[in-house]
This record gives sequence, structure tokens and C-alpha cells, in this order.
Amino acid sequence: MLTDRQLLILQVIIDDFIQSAQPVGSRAISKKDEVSFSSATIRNEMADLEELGFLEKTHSSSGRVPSEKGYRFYVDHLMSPFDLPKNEKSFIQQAFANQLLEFEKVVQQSARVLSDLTNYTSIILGPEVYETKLKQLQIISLSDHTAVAILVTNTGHVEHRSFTIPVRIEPHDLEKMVNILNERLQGVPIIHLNRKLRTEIASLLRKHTDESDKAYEYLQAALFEEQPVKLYVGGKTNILMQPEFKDIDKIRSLYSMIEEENEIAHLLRHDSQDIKVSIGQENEIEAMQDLSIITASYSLGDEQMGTIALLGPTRMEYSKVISLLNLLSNRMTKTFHSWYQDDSDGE
Amino acid sequence: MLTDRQLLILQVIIDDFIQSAQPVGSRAISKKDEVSFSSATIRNEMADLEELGFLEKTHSSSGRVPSEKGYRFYVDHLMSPFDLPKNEKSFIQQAFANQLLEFEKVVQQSARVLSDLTNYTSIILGPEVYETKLKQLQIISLSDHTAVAILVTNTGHVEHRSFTIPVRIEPHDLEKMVNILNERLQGVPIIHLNRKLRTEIASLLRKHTDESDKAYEYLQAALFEEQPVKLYVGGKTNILMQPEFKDIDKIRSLYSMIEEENEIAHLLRHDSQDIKVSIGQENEIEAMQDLSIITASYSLGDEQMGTIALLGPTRMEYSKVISLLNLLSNRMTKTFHSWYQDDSDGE
DNA sequence: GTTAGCACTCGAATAATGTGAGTGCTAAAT
DNA sequence: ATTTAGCACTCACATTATTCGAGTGCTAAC
Repeated sequence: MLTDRQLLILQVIIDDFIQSAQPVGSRAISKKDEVSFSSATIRNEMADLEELGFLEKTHSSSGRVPSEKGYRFYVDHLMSPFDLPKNEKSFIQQAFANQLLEFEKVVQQSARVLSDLTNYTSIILGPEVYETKLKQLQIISLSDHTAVAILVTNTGHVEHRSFTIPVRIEPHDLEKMVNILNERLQGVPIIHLNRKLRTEIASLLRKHTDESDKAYEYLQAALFEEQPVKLYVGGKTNILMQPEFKDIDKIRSLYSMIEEENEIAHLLRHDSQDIKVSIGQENEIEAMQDLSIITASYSLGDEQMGTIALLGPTRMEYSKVISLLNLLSNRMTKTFHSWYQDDSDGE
Repeated sequence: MLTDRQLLILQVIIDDFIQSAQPVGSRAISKKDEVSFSSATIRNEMADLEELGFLEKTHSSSGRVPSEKGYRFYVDHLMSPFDLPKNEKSFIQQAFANQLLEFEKVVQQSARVLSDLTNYTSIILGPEVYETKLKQLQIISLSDHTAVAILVTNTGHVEHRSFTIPVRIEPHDLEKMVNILNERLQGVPIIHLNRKLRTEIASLLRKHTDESDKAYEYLQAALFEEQPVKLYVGGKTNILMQPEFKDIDKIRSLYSMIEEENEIAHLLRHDSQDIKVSIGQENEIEAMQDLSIITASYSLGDEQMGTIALLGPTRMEYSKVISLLNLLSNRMTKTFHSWYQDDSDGE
């Protein structure tokens, strides 16, 4: 167990290092107001803290640097809560001031706010379409053999897919088909669309229309080709400003990592309500082992929807980032919730 | 005027440097098969070429490096045409093999192909919507006071805007309104939509529906808020692989440049049919003065639509890049053209 | 006009040297 | 028994020398 003095010293060291990015020496600590011991004492404590694995030296006669274990301990026990300065709070207010009606815009805005306020890189995972429901389906033919299907959800999200139809379809038949589909599918959660389409609707369609048979297949294929997850990245270059990224190879490997959208999506997605902090090696992916990732989730109604993440050096302003992430995930959740409510009332 | 020998030597030097990124010495040149003079002769010629401004030394006893004037001359007079290797040609074929029905996909695919095949960074400017015509307009209400308007063009491009309507609108009225709008606006070039909406349609709407007055205003506002130009960037990180980018500050300034989408759009847009090469300082923008930009345009029908650009070091494989850009811009133009044709026939 | 030869230049790599922040340890002070 | 002052020691980092070699320019011979 650590003594109070050790806790204090560890905290001060980490705070200092997070600020300065420089190894912290005993003398520097002893000069801080919070600390009233001589540098020699600090040195002794530091040696102990190092032995316990919370600190490291960069070389035999250097100051100390937090180890990952140190950061972990800091995040779990030491960190003091962070008060966002007023101007940053109002910055957030502003960003959400205009009516944000589209899912995309809310998410993009949030990503921007996050990266602007932290100088790290933010990544937001678009929603799994769990809870969103189909509001309306439209099929618009572009030419004899091409058409575009448009899905609108209750969240204002619009998706479209183009597809070809080898057989010609009468506008009349198309209309009939769309009507049937809408009648049956409105309000159905997007995630169940596919099943419902296959089981209930297919036969129904066959009954009512002549040629829709084949058209239906193509529609189905177009609508349910699997969709890549959407990633909204903000402040991609911020991380370049961090002094730990002096090294081009690191930058390269990080960036090519970020472009592996699927990997990232997989890595980030998390389903707890809480904020999760992954420090350095705690991340499996190699290119990220110098980085920390903090993730939070936002939700719509009861269902969790997506993930917000912030990517920074292990020397991250954990305290600030966490409160910011909390704030923003709440804000997003609230915004979406309000739509959802609205919608349930409206129907 | 340059002698034939000087031309040859200049060409060989630039070819070599484009390959190696290393200053080229006289001995290296004299050893090439194409050249049958001693290194001393080459040295003399080099000295002359330097005096004429086509070559530079990096320091007083270094090999020669092409100057920007040198590259310019090379591009204008020296470059030998490039034959794409078979495998690259088939790579392109492949990329366009699947039916590409959506504008976005074609453009994205092209950007990818370009950056993959060159290892530079490609930027494609989305189309000005000059020639595309409205295929269909839909308005779908999400709740009492929010709705989403969807525009589909004959090119399969889908756009949507959400907006709020302070007054409640009867579904019936909405439908009527949409019908009127479609009747009047289908086939109208997107670029004229706004005018037409204001002049002809507004009064018509007022006649036919009660409350649409206000709704109309909001619709108008939503539809014609000015749209940022879309930029499709491929291979953002490729440029990091170039040896000339050893320096973090350069990378930073370049990347923050690329994020200034509007600037870029302005910089790149060009309206000639030809391919344009801007070498180094020929670009106004500071962060780009170590780079060359090559732009080509693609078009739909007669009207020029957008710009494809490739961003690389001044030491660029001009020859290859130019033939690739030609190929791709043709391919894009052809693809779009086929839709356009298709559509005209279909109506 | 072309080329061989040679002295010279200068960047880049390597080694030598100094500087200072920071440590660990010992012994004195509290 | 802690705490602290003091001191020798370590090691990254910066600065300066030293060497090395690719490449040049020039001169003189071919």
C-alpha cells in the first residue's frame, strides 16, 4: 500500500509530466507548493515508486516518467476532477446551438468539438442501426434499368443505394411495390428489415404484382449489402502536434492504422455505459501501443448506439478528456433522445 | 538554344533523379548506355545547363538536381510518353468492372486508383452540379415539425437536407405540394432549380394550398443553403512515403492545408480541357511550394464537371502521372456520359 | 572538341569533449 | 527513525574535430 506522501508525489509527478512532456526531476517536485519535502526525500520516494513500477527512468540519471502502470493508477485513483473553463463550455453550447437535425451533423459536430478542445484526434463510430426505425422507403427509377432506393429513418438519417434491374418494370408496378413495402415496413427497426422483408413481404409482393419478382431480388440485394461502419474522424493532424510524435515512422503506422476503418471500428466499439480508458499496451494493436484511447458511448432511447473515442499520447490529459467525453456523450444522447420522443408522440 | 547533347543529358539527369531522389553525378550519367561521353564532358555540359538554370547543385561539390525550370522544360519538351504496364491497366479495368451506378462511388474509386497506382495523393473535386437534372424530389416528414427533403438527380446522386417547419402541415397538403413541385421541376437542371422555384413555382403553390406558404420558405432555405464543395481525397498518407518529407513541419503544414477544403477547391479547380502541371513555386500557396500538382478535368455531356488532381513532390513521375490522369479522366467522362445518354433516351 | 588527371570542396558520418540535469548514497541534523 | 545536505557519479545532449568520399572545376594532353 502506498503512503499518503507517495500518493501525493506520484500525483504531482504525473500532473507535471502530462503538462510538460519532460521527465520530472526531484528538485522540480520539491519546489512545488503542494510538496514540502526536500529533493532528497523526494528522490527516495521516487526510487520506491519506481521499484513499485509506477515510474520509470528514461536513462540511468534522468528524471522520472510515469509508467503505464502509473497512468493506470492515476486514472483509477489519483486524478482530480476537471472543471471545464467557461469559454470551453460556451464553445460547446455554441456548437450545438443551431438546430442539428441530422444524425450526421450531430456526430460530425461532436467530433469537431472534441478534437478542437483537446488537440487530440477524435473518432466517432456511427450508430449501429439498432433502434432506428424505417420512416419511409422510396424507389426512384433513373432509367429503364437503374433505380435508386432511399431509406429514411425516424432519426432523419437518409441512406441510398443504386441498383440495376435487368427487366423493365412499369412505373405502375413499381409504385404498387413501394406502396406495399411502405405499408408493411414503416416503423420496423432497421435491423429487422431484412428478415421481415424475406419472410412476410416477399410472398405478399408476389401476389400483388406481376414482374416484381425479379425486381424484388435486386432490391433486396441492394438494400442489404453489408454497409461499412461509418467513422467520423476529427483533428486527424492534431496528434502531430504532440511532441511524442517526432518520428515519421510512428506517424506513418498510426495513419495507416486509422485508415483501416474496420479494424478501428472493431477496436473501439464498446458497450458499457461507462467511460473506458485504454492505456498504451492495454491496446492490442501494435501501432497504438504508444497511445491511449478513451471511449464513451452514446445512445438513443435505451439502446446504445455508437462510440465516441479520443486518441492521444499516453501522456494524455485524462482528467479533462474524461469530463469532456462525459459531457459530449450526454449531449449527444440527449439530442437523439429528444428526436426519438418527438417521434413516438407524433405517431 | 540547347544542343542535342544537352537535351539528352538533361533528360537523362531528370529521369535518373525522378527515380533515385539523389543528386546525380557526372560519372553516373556517363555510365548510362544512352550516353557515350566521358564524365568530364558531362561535367562541362552540366555546368552549362546549370548556368542556363535547368539544374542546381545542393552544395558546391554535389551532383546536380533539376531546378523547377528544369522540370518545366522536361514536362514541356523532354518527357517520353509512358506506357502503363499491363497489370496496372488491368487494375484499372477491375476497379471499374463492377457496375458503378453512383456518382460518389465512381469518384471515390477513381481517387483510390490514382493514389494506389502512383503513391501520391489524389484529390478529386466533386462536380459542380451544372448539367445534372432533377429526377425527383421527395419530402418526408419525420415528426410534426421536422422533415427531410430529398433530391435525386439523373446521375443517381442523392442529396438530403433536414429542416424544421414551425407550423404543422397536413400530410395531405404536403403531398400536394410535393406533387406540384415534382411536376414542375423534374428535368430542370439543378443549377436552375432555385430560380425556377422562386419565380414560377412560388405563386403556383400559393394558389393550390393553404398553409404551404410558410413551409415553402423553409423548404427553400433548406434546399439552397450553399453546399460546400465535396473533396474526395485518396492516399493521404502516400506522400509521407516520399523521401522529401522527412520533416515534420512540412507534413504538418501540408496536412493542415489539405484540410482547408475550400482553399484547395479554389486552387485546383480548372476549366481547360487539357492537363495542367503546376510545379513547385508555380503554385501560389506556400505550403505547396515543394510540391507539384497535376490537374485534369472530367465532364458530363459537354459541360465540364469537376477536377482530378494529383499531389506529389516536384520530383514526380510526370510522364506516368499524366498518362494515368488522362486515362482516368476519360474513363470518368465516359462513365458519366453513358448515364446521361441513357437518361435522355429513357425520357 | 574530348578526355584524363588532379587538387579541391563540402556534406555526412564518426569520434572526442564538455555541460548540466538528475541520480544514489552516505553521513549529519532533526 | 526520518529527513536533509552534500558529493561523486551517470548519461543524454550539444558542440567541436576528424575523417571519408562522392563530386566538381580546371588544366593539359590527346
